[in-house]
Amino acid sequence: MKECDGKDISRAEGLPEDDAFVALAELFKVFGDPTRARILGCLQVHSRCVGEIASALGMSISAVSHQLRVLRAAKLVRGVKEGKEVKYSLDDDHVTKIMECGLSHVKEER
Amino acid sequence: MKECDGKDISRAEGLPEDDAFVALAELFKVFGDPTRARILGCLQVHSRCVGEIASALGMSISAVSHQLRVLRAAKLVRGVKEGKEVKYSLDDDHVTKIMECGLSHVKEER
DNA sequence: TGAACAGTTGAAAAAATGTTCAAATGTTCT
DNA sequence: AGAACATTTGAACATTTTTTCAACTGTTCA
Repeated sequence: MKECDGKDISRAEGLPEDDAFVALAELFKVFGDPTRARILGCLQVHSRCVGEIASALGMSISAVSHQLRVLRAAKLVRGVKEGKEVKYSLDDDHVTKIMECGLSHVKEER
Repeated sequence: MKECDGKDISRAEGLPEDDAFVALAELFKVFGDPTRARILGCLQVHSRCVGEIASALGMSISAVSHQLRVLRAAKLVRGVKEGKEVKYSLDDDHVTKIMECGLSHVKEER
């Protein structure tokens, strides 16, 4: 993974906030997968455990769990253990805001 | 590419806006690449032609051109031919809004 | 017309991502 | 302790994505 390449070049050319856009890309990349976006969408309604999410989306539990790990790492969802289940919910209101921001664009386009 | 798989299942489980989130993912995926996000960032300042973008980002003209095609297809940028150059600019204010929406999240996180 | 420049395009190589399968962890209940 | 259930994890595989390289199109200017 790249860490610091190219920054100096772009700074020299007058792009002071260049790394902010790289960070932006990292954030949007997490939203930018249909499975993850659908998981976020279904958590927007209310908290659910892994098995519920999987059957709501028609996917394997394993696949969902893998994506939940990505979402957790990005601090977009939070998982709380309840007995043998883990109940997932959106991490904070920011997540909903970002989705709504994108959704309003998507809805206009059609 | 998938077209209609799984939709019925998820609808049956009570996710009425499921395809909106798939569309959302498509949009965010375009933002979700560091090169494309940096291009958008540098166009936010002002319009530029391909060569300028490439040198501002320290990338090859070809790589930039390929990504511009993706951004164009997503209606995020617009290119206008001016002599032998093509001047690119953000397609509309929506693009800036979405970026700012994400940027405010990114900036809080650090 | 031809040389120089700006950008686009296609194919191939390189890198990254997502899903599946099987095995492992941890919890509850008997 | 052992069986059943919920979730996580790692490795392998298939797919997609991004970059590079070379060739091509179109414009300007001598």
